[in-house]
Amino acid sequence: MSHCKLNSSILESVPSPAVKPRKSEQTRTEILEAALDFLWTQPFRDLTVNELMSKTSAGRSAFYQYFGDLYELIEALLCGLEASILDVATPWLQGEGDALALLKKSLTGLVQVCYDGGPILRAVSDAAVSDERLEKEWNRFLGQFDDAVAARIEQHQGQGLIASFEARPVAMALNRMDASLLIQAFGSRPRSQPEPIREAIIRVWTSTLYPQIVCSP
Amino acid sequence: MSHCKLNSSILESVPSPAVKPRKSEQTRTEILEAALDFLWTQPFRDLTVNELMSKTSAGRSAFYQYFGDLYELIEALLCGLEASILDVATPWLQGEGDALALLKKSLTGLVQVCYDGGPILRAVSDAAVSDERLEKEWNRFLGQFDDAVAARIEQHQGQGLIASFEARPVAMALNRMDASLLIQAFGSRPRSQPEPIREAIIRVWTSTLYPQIVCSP
DNA sequence: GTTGAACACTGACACACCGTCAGTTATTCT
DNA sequence: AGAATAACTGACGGTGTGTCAGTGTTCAAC
Repeated sequence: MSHCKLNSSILESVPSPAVKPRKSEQTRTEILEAALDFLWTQPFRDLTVNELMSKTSAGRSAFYQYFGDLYELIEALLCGLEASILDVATPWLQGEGDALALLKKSLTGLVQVCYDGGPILRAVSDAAVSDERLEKEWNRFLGQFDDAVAARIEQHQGQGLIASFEARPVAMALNRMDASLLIQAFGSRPRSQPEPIREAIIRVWTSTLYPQIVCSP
Repeated sequence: MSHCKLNSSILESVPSPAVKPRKSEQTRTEILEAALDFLWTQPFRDLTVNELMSKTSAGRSAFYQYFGDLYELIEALLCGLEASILDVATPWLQGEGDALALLKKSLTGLVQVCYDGGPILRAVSDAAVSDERLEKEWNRFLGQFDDAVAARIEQHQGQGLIASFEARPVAMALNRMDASLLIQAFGSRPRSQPEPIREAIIRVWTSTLYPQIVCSP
């Protein structure tokens, strides 16, 4: 990974042009915004360098000043989302206190972030299958959640909060479910309603990890 | 969908050439086998018509006599897997008797089939993101399980076997988890061990649908 | 056996997109 | 202002695609 300078509110730029936005940064941003614009309404498979740059003030060749190829651009978008997602996940992954409540909080946040950035998330996962580099990056992205969730499960198992089982495969199963379902539901418009998706995800996670609470209503 | 004539044992052909294997069927099969060969060891993104046909006795152009493009070929492979997967899923989806036992049986079968055909399954899901037609077909394939699982859940809810909740989103969540995890685990070699994956999937399904049994060991 | 029609196949072509590079134009700094 | 650097462009070669007119092959009917 490299920059990760993409503003958190994906579409809206930083309000202050501050001091001096060097020309190059300016054009780079213009390209990124054109890409977001495009991907919000059309699938990654229809994105070409020509198409993309025709929506900016520069010509096609200029693209290669800023990105090696389309996949590098997509990687930059992933960078922007990564921060937000890591952020909403912290309550359960790091926090102290009522585990079930923290889990619900994290999952609710996750659904919200993925709802807001669905098409972008989808573009990343779509693009990843066509490019080895980006595929590795995407797997790293997913893998870090596998690590974190597995660690948390093992910790709670040690405290007797979670039943004893092999944590890692279950962590992977739950994470893949999240990614796959969220991209499916919110990745292209019209997006699904977020509430049923949120409820389903919360149900599966809590049933699997903290069943006693769900068992005795 | 159209043919679905692909033999169940993916790599091995039907033993009997029977009566008269018309030339065209013969070449078609040759292409399909070359494709399976290729996809068993290399990702779909590296498959080109040239590459593929160089492993057969015919030239590149001949490919287009049998398939409109690579995605149509992949669709034919999906056809071959669909039958097997529908088949192993029937115990829980259709059967009568001990729901939990049937579910475990179906999931165990599913893991086995996906282990055996992992790279092919992965090729289909990879290819689907680059082609609108195939994407629709893949979604139909997944969607039929959403329908079937949701229906089964609702039926069991009616019988009081499963707690009351919105069945469809949960069915989708569980199905996406299966697809995503199985493709991730078995889609490229070296494949993961199937046992931990099987156990994780069974744990999540049973905890979510029949928690009382898992709850009180 | 010859013939003709359907079949299986091929080589060459036009197209779309990619990534590069030498050369041109704009911007920045002193 | 003028040099140095940054930003950009047009044209090119390369790879892969899908099509099509045409060649060879098979097979059935006469």
